[in-house]
Amino acid sequence: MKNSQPLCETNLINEKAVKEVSSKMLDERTVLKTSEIFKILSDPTRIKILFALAKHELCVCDLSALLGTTQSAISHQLRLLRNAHLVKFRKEGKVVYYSLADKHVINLIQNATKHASE
Amino acid sequence: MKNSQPLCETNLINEKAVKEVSSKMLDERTVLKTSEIFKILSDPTRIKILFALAKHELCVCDLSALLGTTQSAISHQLRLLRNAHLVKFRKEGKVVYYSLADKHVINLIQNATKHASE
DNA sequence: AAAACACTTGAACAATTGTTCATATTTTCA
DNA sequence: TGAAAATATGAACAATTGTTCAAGTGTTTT
Repeated sequence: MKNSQPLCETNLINEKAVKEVSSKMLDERTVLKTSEIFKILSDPTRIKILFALAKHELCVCDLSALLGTTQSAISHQLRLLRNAHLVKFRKEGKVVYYSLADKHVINLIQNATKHASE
Repeated sequence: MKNSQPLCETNLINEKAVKEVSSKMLDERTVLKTSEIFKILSDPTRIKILFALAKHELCVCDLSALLGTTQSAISHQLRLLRNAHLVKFRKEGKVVYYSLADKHVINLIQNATKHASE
């Protein structure tokens, strides 16, 4: 009934497997960057924005109309996407047109979408 | 200097483009499920777990030794991965062995990894 | 039966997230 | 010049997240 703080690290169940896998693991930096990419894609609004921009260049106004959200909310999300270098923009007077900066991401989304529809 | 609450929805900048894109948009449910997949993959610990299990079946103890984390933390994350049907497990006495339930996910991770190393 | 072990679980916590609201900023147009 | 329009931004907020700690399973060993 007592719990004497067993340290699992001392007696590895399958030391051979652990060592084998350990040598093949991704380095910390790659894992971190990969998780950041997924984090950006883990929001419905951002997925919709990227999916829309993959079809057509659009301004903030268009996007908020299309997604039925506030301009502010869209603008905040676009900033994240800009920081992640996933979208680019050009200004034309008052209007800011956004478009995809990275076509790779759409592949990621489409692969995940296939997965989602199973 | 006054701001009289302009409603952008009334005067769409590019109505044609919006309508065109609108007809091609993903349905809400697909977007949501897709974002959930990405959300699961958006954590470094979970990526490492999946990556490790892709190489070899491992028990919780092995995983926590491999990743240098608490058994508890690993166990919590494994529950998420189980709920998402990404890992499966088998019990052998006290030990619970986990393995990949879905090979697709590894492709997603590898594609994102390529993207990360640019 | 009791202790040890492998693992799970629940509560608690700080940290992060996405939206909203109000307020800039920038450009155009009257 | 001044108002309006398109967008950006900062603060505030509730909601969610991942870890830790403590306590709980269930199984084996002595």
